[in-house]
Amino acid sequence: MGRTVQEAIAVTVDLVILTIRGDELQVLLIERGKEPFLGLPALPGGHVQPGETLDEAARRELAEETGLDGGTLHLEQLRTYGDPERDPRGRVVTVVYLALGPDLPVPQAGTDARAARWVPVQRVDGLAFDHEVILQEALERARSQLEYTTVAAAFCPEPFTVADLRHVYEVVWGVVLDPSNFRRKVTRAEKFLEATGERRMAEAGRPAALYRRGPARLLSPPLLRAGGVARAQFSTLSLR
Amino acid sequence: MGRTVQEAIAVTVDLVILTIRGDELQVLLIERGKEPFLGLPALPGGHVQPGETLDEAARRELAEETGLDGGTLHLEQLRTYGDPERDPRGRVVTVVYLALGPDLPVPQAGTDARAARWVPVQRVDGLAFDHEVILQEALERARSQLEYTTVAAAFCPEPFTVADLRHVYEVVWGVVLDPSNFRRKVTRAEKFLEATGERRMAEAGRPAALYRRGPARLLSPPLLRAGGVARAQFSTLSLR
DNA sequence: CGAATTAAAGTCAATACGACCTTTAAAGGG
DNA sequence: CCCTTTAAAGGTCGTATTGACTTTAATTCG
Repeated sequence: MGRTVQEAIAVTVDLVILTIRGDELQVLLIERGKEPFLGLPALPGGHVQPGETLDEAARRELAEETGLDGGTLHLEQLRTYGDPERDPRGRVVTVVYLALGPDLPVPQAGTDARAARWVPVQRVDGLAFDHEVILQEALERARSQLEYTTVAAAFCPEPFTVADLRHVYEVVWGVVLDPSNFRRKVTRAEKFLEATGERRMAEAGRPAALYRRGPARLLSPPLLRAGGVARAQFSTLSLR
Repeated sequence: MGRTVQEAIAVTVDLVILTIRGDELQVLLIERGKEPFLGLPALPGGHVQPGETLDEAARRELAEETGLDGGTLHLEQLRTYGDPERDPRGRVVTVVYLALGPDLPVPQAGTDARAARWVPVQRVDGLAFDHEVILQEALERARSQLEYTTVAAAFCPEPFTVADLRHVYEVVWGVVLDPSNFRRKVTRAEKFLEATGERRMAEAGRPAALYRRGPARLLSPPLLRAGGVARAQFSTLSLR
């Protein structure tokens, strides 16, 4: 209430940029070029500039770190972290964005000099600040988003096949899905996929139909992982 | 990138405090006691103080505005708003929290002098700043949370009946639900409700069993409103 | 007691889902 | 050219879940 003197608080945006490379979910990390945490990996980010919205700040940082202008990427606010101890230099409140995109060109160390690189999320360790906690929450958010929304398609360069899309679910959730049942679900979901009429021939097998992202943003009915997770764990175990 | 001078940014927390009073979803609004927007209704909130986390700031503001110390309330971060134009006095980034609670005692104008009052969300109009947009997003979040989580129980003073809980869904979603099917869903959901063994006798009818909130936070399988919404709209229309 | 009222439980057909099988359309090898 | 391999696409079937509806239970009131 009322007249307490306000301390100076710095506001930053940080980005959790996820993509699928090969058979792994990977996150874009930079290496810190100064103290604190010099040399440690960290999430890309930076200060919010005067006159720009938070979304604009996130897009600008994205462009600076990856060289992409973000039109292709799905970008959404995750959560804001403001523990007074989170940055030893002083009070820094950071608004974290989650970005999902198709396998991107290896980043050119961005506009600034920090080396950026993709790291499989399984192998991430020893991040600066509270970034490890942030990454975990981002991963949980991404996994949960696949259930109720159509964002999985954001990981696929267009046009893509149903198998490509299924691969996204399998990698992000770490499960194996039944191709037939998966197809039934996603092709019946209203406005999730738009058939292009084209087909893609792989090295072997019947050519797969190609799709574009449809206008739907919510996936109904949702594609729940609960049962599937348990099943996949069981069958994996039973293989030993 | 790099050495741009940082502007001073003020960081606040604002609260969307929702409860159910009578048959309406209501939100706690204060009346602004100073410019800008003097006299207009607004969401309660205030500056983040040195040394406190954002969650602590939200709990403190909640206590100041409602006199409640938040133990009973469900409190979660909604989203952060930082449009440079959102406050005419300067750059203010606000972290918005969503609080859900049972019908609270009418607030005593809090610790500070601003008059606080409950307003049915249907009748909210002309809020200060960007609070109208914030409220809409909070409502959508609350509605969606009822599908996938057990927060609906946060609206019910314990102990409560299945009918009390159903009433929450009906008011928040604005639909009419089948009592029998609703009961089947919520009583079968693991750890959602804990029977107290007691019963409550109303003015008429068979006494209802009383429950406490169970430990589950996620509701699986979810309680989807999609079909129900459509059905209820049709039957409402057909009544005219 | 009997009507009214609300809770709670049950019925049943339609649907959705997981597991599994069959058919289709390509490539490649003999 | 046929046969095998591969993966897509489509179908089957038993079970679980859902929505609409009915029946039974427990209480108050007149």
